Amino acid sequence: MSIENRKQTSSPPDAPGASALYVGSLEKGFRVLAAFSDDHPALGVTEIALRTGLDKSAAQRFSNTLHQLGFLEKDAATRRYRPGRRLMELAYTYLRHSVLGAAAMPRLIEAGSVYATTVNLAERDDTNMIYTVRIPHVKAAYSATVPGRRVPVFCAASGIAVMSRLSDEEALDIIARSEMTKRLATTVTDPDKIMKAVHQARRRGFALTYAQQLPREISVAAPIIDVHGRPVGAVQIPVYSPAWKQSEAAAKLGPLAIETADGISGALVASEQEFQP
Amino acid sequence: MSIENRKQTSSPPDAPGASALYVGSLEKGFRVLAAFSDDHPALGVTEIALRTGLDKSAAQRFSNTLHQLGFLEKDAATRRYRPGRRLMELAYTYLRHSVLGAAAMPRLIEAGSVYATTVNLAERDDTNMIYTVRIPHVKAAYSATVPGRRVPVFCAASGIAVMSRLSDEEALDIIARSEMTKRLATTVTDPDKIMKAVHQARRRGFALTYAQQLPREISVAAPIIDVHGRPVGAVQIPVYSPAWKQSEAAAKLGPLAIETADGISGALVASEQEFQP
DNA sequence: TGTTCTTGTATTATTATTTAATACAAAGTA
DNA sequence: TACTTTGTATTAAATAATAATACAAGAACA
Repeated sequence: MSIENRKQTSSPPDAPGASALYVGSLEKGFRVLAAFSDDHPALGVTEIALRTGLDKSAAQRFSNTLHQLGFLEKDAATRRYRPGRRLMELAYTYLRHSVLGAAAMPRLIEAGSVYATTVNLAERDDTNMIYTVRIPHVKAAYSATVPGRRVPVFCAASGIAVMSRLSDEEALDIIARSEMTKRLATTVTDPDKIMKAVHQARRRGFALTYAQQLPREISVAAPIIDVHGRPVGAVQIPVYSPAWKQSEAAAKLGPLAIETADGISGALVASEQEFQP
Repeated sequence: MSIENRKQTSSPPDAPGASALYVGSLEKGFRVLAAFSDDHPALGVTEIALRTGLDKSAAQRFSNTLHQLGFLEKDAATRRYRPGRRLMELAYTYLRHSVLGAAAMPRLIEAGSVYATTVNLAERDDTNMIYTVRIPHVKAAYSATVPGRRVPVFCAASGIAVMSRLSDEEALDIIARSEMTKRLATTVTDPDKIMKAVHQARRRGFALTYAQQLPREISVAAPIIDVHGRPVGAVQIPVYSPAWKQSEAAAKLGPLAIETADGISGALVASEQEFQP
């Protein structure tokens, strides 16, 4: 009967929280937002339900709530939802008081003007790097100019740069916990090869990768070190073949990335020490 | 007795949703995030409770959940929460598929290089303008370089520019529904004066304001028009006195802003029409 | 250095809020 | 026009969120 196929009492073994201090509804709300991040500009209730694993009712309620709050927009004609402008506010919430962002911003701007290249700040978030500040200089693929993008540590120059300042154990741990999916055919997923790149970066002071995220992309990155000596992120400079050669990028952008990253590291230490002089 | 002061059954008259399709917990979660946006880099549970109007238990549960999800970081020593890097992902969710963003990006970059100025894209969200794309060029106050910042329509050049392409009724309605708080002593809050600026902008094609958000800031903005002829946002260029004079800004940046905005409007129409040719 | 605040953490009945099912309406297709 | 699909609204049932409270651990103070 209809009683039979109600919700199963056993909640998924132990998902994120599961404790009494964990509000599942909140997670579900964010799952709905995450449904849009793949490659879907607009979704209807049914599609949201499919993508999030929520049932139709839940998808309906969460979409509606998110809409009321302004985080989703609703197309009156198609009745499909799209991410709302108000999501940008949340980025502001983070960046506004970011000491790293504040330390990096002027230096990134300056660095970008040297060779008229885009310059990015990438911060590590466990096994991912998140681009938090982007200073676009040349016309690149739009999605490559958008802040908030996440890429796995193991296949990003910025990630290699960060790992080069961690112990080998820590680096291997990150790699082990990463999902080794290739974004391109040329993406390196062999742990040995990744560690080789890490070691090379450790020697040179910067990392250089080719065609890991985008075709023909040469990515140069140098690590940023915080007060405790930990690598928290990287200055990353992307350029493209054939306008640039790898050797040229290494010779010019490597030192520039290092200089910029070191400047940021210094400013970071200085601003942290303001509080306990 | 202890039963007495339980939660009052009557929910706040009618807050945002109140319907059965409204998930209150989700709103509370976002309220916690919003508590950080004022001017508070780090907050403890008690402070969060105070700022959000939630009781201590709720503040505890929502903070904890947000922490588990990675949207709040927790300082192990002080046990206070700070906004987490993962918030940036939500900005990506919005920007990734923004046709406006994609249309604007290359043109903003180009515009910034003309006079080596910062150039911003501001989008209207009801009574506020939200800076969604920022291309910083000169070293400005850090917070002025951060995307996601909201300012009221009535006291922003970008807002005046948008209102200049709305009917007077619509403009007055926005003004009427706005909280007229002065950010600076020089901020204009008199509706008549605001409408005068709107009318001037309507004639000139761009808006120019002085010292509305930041001291000595000259802000020039031109409206962006979508397929339906509605102003959805503005190209905004900020410069500072005494390096720039208002007359010079009007003469040089006005036309630049208009040209850029028109280019974006055109691209916007073109990319929207791809779908129904 | 001991004592009193204040603030964070953990626990537990109670019940209100979310849920899942279902029915209805409205677009989109054939 | 009939049929399918997708969005919206409603409701009983019960899970999951709540508010109160007790405990622990720092911070402030004497």
